[in-house]
Amino acid sequence: MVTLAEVAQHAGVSASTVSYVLSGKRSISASTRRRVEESIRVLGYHPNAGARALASSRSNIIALMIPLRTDMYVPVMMEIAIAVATTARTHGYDVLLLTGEEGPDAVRRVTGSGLADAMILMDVELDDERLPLLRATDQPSVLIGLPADTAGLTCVDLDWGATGALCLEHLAMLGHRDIAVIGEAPAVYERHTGFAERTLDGLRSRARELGLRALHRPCEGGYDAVAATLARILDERPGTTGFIVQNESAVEPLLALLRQQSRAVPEDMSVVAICPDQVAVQASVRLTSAGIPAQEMGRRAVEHLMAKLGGRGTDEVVLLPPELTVRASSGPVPSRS
Amino acid sequence: MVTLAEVAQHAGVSASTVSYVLSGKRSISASTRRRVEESIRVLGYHPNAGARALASSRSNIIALMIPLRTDMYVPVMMEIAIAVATTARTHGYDVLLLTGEEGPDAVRRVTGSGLADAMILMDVELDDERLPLLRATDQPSVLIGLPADTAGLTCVDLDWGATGALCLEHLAMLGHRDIAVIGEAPAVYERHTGFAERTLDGLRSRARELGLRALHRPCEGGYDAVAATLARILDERPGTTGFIVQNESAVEPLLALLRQQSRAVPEDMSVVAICPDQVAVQASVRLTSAGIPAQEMGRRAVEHLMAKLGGRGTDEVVLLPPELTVRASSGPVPSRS
DNA sequence: ATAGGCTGTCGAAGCGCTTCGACTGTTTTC
DNA sequence: GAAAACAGTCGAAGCGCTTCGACAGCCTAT
Repeated sequence: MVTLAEVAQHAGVSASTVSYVLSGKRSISASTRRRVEESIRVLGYHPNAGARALASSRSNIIALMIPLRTDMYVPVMMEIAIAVATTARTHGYDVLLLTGEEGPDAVRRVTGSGLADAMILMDVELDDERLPLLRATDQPSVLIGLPADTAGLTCVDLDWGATGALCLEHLAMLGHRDIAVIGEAPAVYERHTGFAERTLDGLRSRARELGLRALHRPCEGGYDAVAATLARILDERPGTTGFIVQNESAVEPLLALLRQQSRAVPEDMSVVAICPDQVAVQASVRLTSAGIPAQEMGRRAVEHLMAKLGGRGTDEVVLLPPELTVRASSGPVPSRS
Repeated sequence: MVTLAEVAQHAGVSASTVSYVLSGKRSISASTRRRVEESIRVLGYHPNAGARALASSRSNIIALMIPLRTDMYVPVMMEIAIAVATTARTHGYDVLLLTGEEGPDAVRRVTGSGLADAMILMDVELDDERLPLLRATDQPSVLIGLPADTAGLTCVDLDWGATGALCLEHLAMLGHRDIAVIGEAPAVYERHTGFAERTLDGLRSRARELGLRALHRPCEGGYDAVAATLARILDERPGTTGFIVQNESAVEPLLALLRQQSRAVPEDMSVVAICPDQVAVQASVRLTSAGIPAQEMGRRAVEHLMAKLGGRGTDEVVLLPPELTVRASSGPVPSRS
């Protein structure tokens, strides 16, 4: 391995000069800089990460804790993770991948060992056990998701309440009065991950304001589970004409079932999904949907972290506004004939 | 931050003794060990990662390069990544997440800087530009995927050829003579990622052996693309009774389309998918499928890497044997009535 | 009894980098 | 024209750990 000292010798300068060329923390004459850069190139020098971290007590690594579970919508997680990694790189940071498995211990380990300079936590529960640790340490962190108490924390998330409300409004505007909400799997609500509950709250309170009925049913993914849920819904509320679907793996089964029951979408039934745009356009009916800005969330989380690392950060909650794209799955309520 | 020296002082021993307690590289009396461990606990000591890396020239980090693209089946990538991360942890390693974005430079950066001790590459193309670098360095690495030339490399992958053959055999055994293969998106073949081509090769050569016809059509995911592909297939080969689907996002559209055309599965048409079991059971017809052992691949990759890091490793190609699970989507060919 | 071999511990020398203070010339400022 | 400021460079002191050689004390085999 080529070291700083060798580069210095090759360029005929001292080691500190090379270091300053690299970091730009002191001014260097153009000629010296050029000579040093040339030596670096010729020798194929790469600074040693460990030595750097030791001397500067900064590792240029941010830790990303992703959930282990696979009952969440995985592609969204992946998209966030990739956005985090690529954005971090543009700031000269690498990303350390931690799984939720270790739980709070991972936070302790990473902050204690100086392995990472900062961390991003995904899949935050309303009352997450990692939060006290985060508040206690002075290591910068950003949550993707929204816990119950955000004091002293920075959070980035989609405004799920507004998302629910937006979907409902859209259906209301089209004249639908009886709306069914096909939610996430029961386990998601039991875990109190927040986003599902917030969506529901936003949606329900808007329903109340607009004076229409919203029936919520949690639902596992897959054909059979959706069939059972749909049957129950139509049994309880035969007048249902609009669906809001939050569980992506319920979307296609629902469309198939409606088709099978000769209920046309959007003529007889309207469906609004909360899902990534890619899913919405690939469905058998192009879905009217509220998108999930996964990339944007990852990117914003990193930007905030960088601001904090640069001392310019503030604790703050960023809720991204939802966007609804009208496609082919929603339309005016059928005239009662 | 608590340092080794402080622990040593607290325990009344020298720093090296604490170090040896931690690493177990020299024998330590039971009483001393106990005293040191107690001090570590009391002071909440965590070894500094940078200092460790510098002194030992090992970082206890492995780099994982995942693809950026989203045209591959993302959940599989994610499952592999998570399996890699959790398996690595059981060996005391952390995982650094690199995206394909940087390309070969990432390999240079990581090996040059000593950031990671080893790397795992996913989404390896047949003639991948990262391979020469990998061969040139002495840093251990494992590929998930199979390049054209595996000399000097360790690879872990599903035996895609056998997988294709297995699917075909299953349909052949049920009496199907005209089989259509709905492949991955054209871009996947153009990129020469290997797995799609290998599947096809294995499948075709078995078809030849068994004397039946296999018609392959690449296909984008989504309803419209599948509809077009299906129409073309049935036009060219009206006698088709069996489908092998490699593109997961074509599965559900295909089932929907067949239903719509009043072709019953499995009575009129048999469908075999190559997809994770989870997808197979969640489909509208429980699918006969060859699974994709994502976890196993991630786990095996790490195990091999650990063997290499421990000096016990060998260059070798590990092809996991496919497993076919018969479910409700395949049955005997309909009697010509 | 004594040489040789263990065991358990310590001191010290780095690992490769960052960063502080110091120093030498040049400019600027009044 | 002297004082102050600045640009450009260097030397040296660490950062916190691992690891090597040394050594004291003890046990075993002669």
